[in-house]
Parts: sequence; structure tokens; C-alpha cells
Amino acid sequence: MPELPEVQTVLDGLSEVLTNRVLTGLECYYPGTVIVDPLLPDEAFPARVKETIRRGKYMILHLDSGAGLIIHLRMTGKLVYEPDPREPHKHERARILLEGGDAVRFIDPRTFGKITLFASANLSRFMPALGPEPLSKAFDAQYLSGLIAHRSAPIKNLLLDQRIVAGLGNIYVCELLYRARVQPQREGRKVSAPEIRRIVNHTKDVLQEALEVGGTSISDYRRIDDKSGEFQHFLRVYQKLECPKGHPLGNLRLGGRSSFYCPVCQK
DNA sequence: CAATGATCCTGTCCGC
DNA sequence: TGCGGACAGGATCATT
Repeated sequence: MPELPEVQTVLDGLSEVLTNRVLTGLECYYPGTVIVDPLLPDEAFPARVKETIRRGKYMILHLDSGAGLIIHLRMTGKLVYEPDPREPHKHERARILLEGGDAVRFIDPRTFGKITLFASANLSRFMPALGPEPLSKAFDAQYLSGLIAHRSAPIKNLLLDQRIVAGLGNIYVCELLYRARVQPQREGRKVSAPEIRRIVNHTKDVLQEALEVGGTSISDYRRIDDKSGEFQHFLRVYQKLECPKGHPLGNLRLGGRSSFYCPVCQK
């Protein structure tokens, strides 16, 4: 669920919590959630956060000890700052310990999320090859065209491929394709130049809008009550029955994921 | 190399 | 009230 805007929002909150704080350790409560670089220096902790970076859906924290953390929330991961926490929460898979007894809990019911503790020099060994940031200038129509012109896979699958562009997930891809008026199942090679331009532009627009409302645009739809609302007004097709113009939506399964689209507005 | 499908995992929801 | 099954989806791995 967390896609680029949500990850950025979480990272901003995490940076705020960790500023000027001393990290004293990282605990793991579920096998596999924490991955430790074999070459990690012994003096990884204590350390302060020197820099925080988002790359696609990955959060990277560089520490002043020569170590760093990569945090990936996958689908259900959450970071919760907890002053003076006691027993690990039911779904707490790991915990970042802070000097003074506070902690940041990594809560992840479905256990897909990961925290990697790495030696700074080895960052690249723990990061996959990712395409450009969708909001950067590198992600433009010419770039995208070059990567999809010969592809027969559905445009939606291509946009979900993090090697092509880093940070999009199922929900925003459904939304941006609606805005770009292109059906998700269209083969990459059959997407015209004007359509590619619209896809690129609407990718940037939808992400920018979501960032401006603090990434609350998608979130857990089951927790509507907790979040007062930006996202009900944000989504136009995802998990909807009809598009804003009142046309009944189609729902295809592409790459194993539900794909909402409007058969009338999208060609 | 490209495309597709299975896999990991648990909470939620629906129908009976 | 409880049960089984479908579903949710990011990334990786296996298969064709």
C-alpha cells in the first residue's frame, strides 16, 4: 500500500523523530525482518542519523558511525514512535532503540517488510537496480518511450516495474492511467507518443497531489474512520464502482492485481 | 531476454 | 456464531 507519497511522508516523520537523537540498537522479533550486513562494523551503534533519503519506496538512513539502515514497508509495514515502550506489540517485527529508552516500532502484520543494517560502503549491494524517480527530469516521455516501445506486456505492468520507474504501486498506477485515458491492459508497444506524454505528466501530477496531502491519499481503506478524509476525495477509480463521469468501471486482473479502469474514458 | 505465475503472510470480509 | 475461501499487494523467484 505505501507508495512513493506515503513512503516520503513516513520518512519525513521519521526524520523529525530521529533528529538529534542517538540510536542505540536494532532489535528483531521476527526471523528475516532484519537483515544484517556481514561486514557491518562493530561500532555501528551508538550513532546519530546523518542523512535520510527516499529512493523509490525505500527509505535509507545514513548514520554517523559508518553504518546505515534501509527500511522497506512493503504492504503493511508501519513505523510508530513510542516513548518508553514495553513488550513488543503483537505485530511488532523489529524496533529501533533510542537513547533514553524510547523506540521506533516496526509493525508489520504480514511480515513482508524488511530493515537492512548495512556498512555504508556496501549500500549498493543491498539496493536493487531501480529506475529513475518519477518526479525527476530523468523520467520523461523520451525515456519511457525507449523502455516500452518493444514491450508486449500491459502498460500497467510496465509502470509497476521498479526497474523502469521507482515508486509507483498498484493504486497510483490505476489512478494515473485513468487520468491519462489509457487502459491498463494496453500493450506497451501500442501506447502512442501523445499517450506516453500524458502518462508521464499525470504520473507526476498524481504523485505531487498525493504528496501535498501527506500521502493520506490511499492508506488503509479499512481505517477510514481514523483518517478524516483526504483520500476519499482523491481516488477516482481505485476500488470504485464508477468513474467521476458515472461510467461503470471494469476490473481486470493484471499481474495478479486488480486493475480498475473506465472502458469509456480510457482507450 | 521477456512474460507470466507462484510465493511469502495475516487480517478482513463475504456467503453459507 | 463460526467456518472456509477469496482477497489485498511489493518484490522475488521459478517457469515457460
